[in-house]
Amino acid sequence: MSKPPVADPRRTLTLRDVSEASGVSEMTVSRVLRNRGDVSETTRERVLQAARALGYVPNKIAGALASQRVNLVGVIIPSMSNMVFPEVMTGISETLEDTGLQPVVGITNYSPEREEAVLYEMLSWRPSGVIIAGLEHSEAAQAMLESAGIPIVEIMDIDGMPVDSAVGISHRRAGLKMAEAIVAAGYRRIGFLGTKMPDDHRARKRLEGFKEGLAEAGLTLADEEYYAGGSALLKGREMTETILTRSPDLDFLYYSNDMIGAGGLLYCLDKGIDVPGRLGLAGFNGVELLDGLPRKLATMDACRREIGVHAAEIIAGKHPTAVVGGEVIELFPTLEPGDTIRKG
Amino acid sequence: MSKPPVADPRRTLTLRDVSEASGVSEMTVSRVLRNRGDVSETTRERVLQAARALGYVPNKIAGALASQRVNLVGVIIPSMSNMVFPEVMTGISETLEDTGLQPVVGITNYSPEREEAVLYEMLSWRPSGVIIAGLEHSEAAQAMLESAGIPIVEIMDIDGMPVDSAVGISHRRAGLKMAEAIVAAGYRRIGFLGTKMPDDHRARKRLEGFKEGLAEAGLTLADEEYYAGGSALLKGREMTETILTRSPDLDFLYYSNDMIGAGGLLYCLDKGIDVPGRLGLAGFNGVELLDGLPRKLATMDACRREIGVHAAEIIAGKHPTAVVGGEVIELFPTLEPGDTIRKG
DNA sequence: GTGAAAGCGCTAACAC
DNA sequence: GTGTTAGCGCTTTCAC
Repeated sequence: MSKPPVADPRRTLTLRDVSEASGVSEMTVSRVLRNRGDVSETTRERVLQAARALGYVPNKIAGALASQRVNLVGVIIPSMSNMVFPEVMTGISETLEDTGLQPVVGITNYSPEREEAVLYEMLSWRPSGVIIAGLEHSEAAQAMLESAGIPIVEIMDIDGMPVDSAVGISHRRAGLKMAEAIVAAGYRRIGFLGTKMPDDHRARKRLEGFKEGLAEAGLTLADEEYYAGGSALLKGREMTETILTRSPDLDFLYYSNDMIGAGGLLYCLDKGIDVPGRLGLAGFNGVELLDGLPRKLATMDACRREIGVHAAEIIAGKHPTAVVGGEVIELFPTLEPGDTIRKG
Repeated sequence: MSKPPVADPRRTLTLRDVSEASGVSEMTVSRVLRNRGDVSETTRERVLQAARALGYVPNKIAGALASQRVNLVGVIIPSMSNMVFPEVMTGISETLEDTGLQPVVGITNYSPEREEAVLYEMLSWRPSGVIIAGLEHSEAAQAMLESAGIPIVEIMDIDGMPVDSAVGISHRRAGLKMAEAIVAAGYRRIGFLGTKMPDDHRARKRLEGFKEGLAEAGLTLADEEYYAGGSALLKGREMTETILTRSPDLDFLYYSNDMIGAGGLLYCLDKGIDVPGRLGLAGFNGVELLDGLPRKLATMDACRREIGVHAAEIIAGKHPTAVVGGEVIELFPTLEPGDTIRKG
């Protein structure tokens, strides 16, 4: 029994090889492999058999060029390591799963220059759509997005002017709402702990909204502390120690994310500080991690998975309400008071 | 002052448009845009100017088809959410950054079927190489990898037969080493807590090596507990409570990952259990999170970033030692005893 | 230093 | 149901 005739193994297989092996025209082979058009069951079988036997993998590059269709969706996000974007990705992947579309991820590290480069690279593959975090982009990136001629969904944030569609929450209002809750609970000497990230516009807007909320009650931030790099949990501990040493009379600490907030909480528990009686704490994001902590940190859910789902639906053209393009979908984060804000 | 002449905005721009706008042949435009071949500074400027003015983005699909070269590297990993793969990705991205190669990520959720589908999809874009987690693949996936005709690097694990190159640690030996350390520290009634994941071969191999290490000392696992889904930190607490209730005489708990281990540690601290005196604990991975915990969990670093760096170097053809292809690069995890294993 | 011709591997559109 | 023809937008090769 001899092996089936296989073409030069160094060359990758083409439709023509399958065509020759099966005795069916290239065109019909193509139809079978794409499940397009009517093909008799007999030829169908013959083609599939030949393709399998050869181990043929279609060349999507050629296919895309000929059909002017690319089943790729570019997803551009700042980071993969901070727990928030992986969840957005989960929502996107799930939703795209049965649409034939495939996400392709690019990471910017919060750098506008890298964002521009990644976007350029992606657009050069002519994807069916782009999902990109944030509303702030370099001038060139903005221009590319505007003239791309494909659906663009800017995610996470809706405080600004989207190029096309947007799905997200108002970080400004999220900050405002948290400030109001804190003030209502009776806290007055409030400190803020955040990241040194000039290009994290969402964190910036949250802080702006937060200060606005304090201002409504005639308050201002009593102290602030910033960090960059390293283990967020550890940094949270360190920053908390620093700020409390400098301003021992603070009665509330607002953290720009849950990880540093969790670090702060652990620090306070270590030191035996009465939380939330003497000191209240709150973070932002609603990360699942908080569920395992000894005490539950107050936070605000950023609707991460949901944002991914909506964005993907828009790109796939199967969003229940957004159909024309150019919609802004606002989601509303819920405040989860946990155990670190006084009741009443 | 009239606007520059712009072609039909619904059509995406082609080289021809730039050629016409600049009065330079398509061929020369192509050379300028790729920095290939000698082009006079004058024409160069003229072309770049025209391209910028039009907002031309090259079509890589056509380019790739013509040149038979694709600057994409497929990266296939099980998950993005468990802290280990994002770090591998970081290593890959950094290393690829100045090679002109771009990573494209596919997620399998530890499902062999999805892995097969993702791999097929990726290969159909004819990438320059594939980095894929693990040595275990479906038969079809294995066949695709073998006949892909491009560099393949299987990462994370080296206990098995790679298709081409491999970079990783021996999870079997990692488990063994941990068992030996635990036994040496005098623990005798040892429990294991892990995930219900038949397709997480690395966790499986670690456990096998661990049991082997116990067997060397004439010991066997005293109890086991498994979980699936949910917040790993919270699950760690719950499982720890469950197993300690069922087997109160256990003197050591070995967790299959640091997150559930951290949950267990927090539980023990809550309950006032003497760690590591009455009960020792250890996890696996060496996640940065551990640095912020009240006590440092014993763990073993999985060399995640380093694995990404080596794998990318192999694909980019710039690995210091691996040059022929087909190499196996073994990295050696270090045991970090932290504060949860008795000294001596 | 620049241009013209051919073709990469597919699929749209149309015949049969 | 199946086959033929033309071309997608680039780059390779070779001529000038």
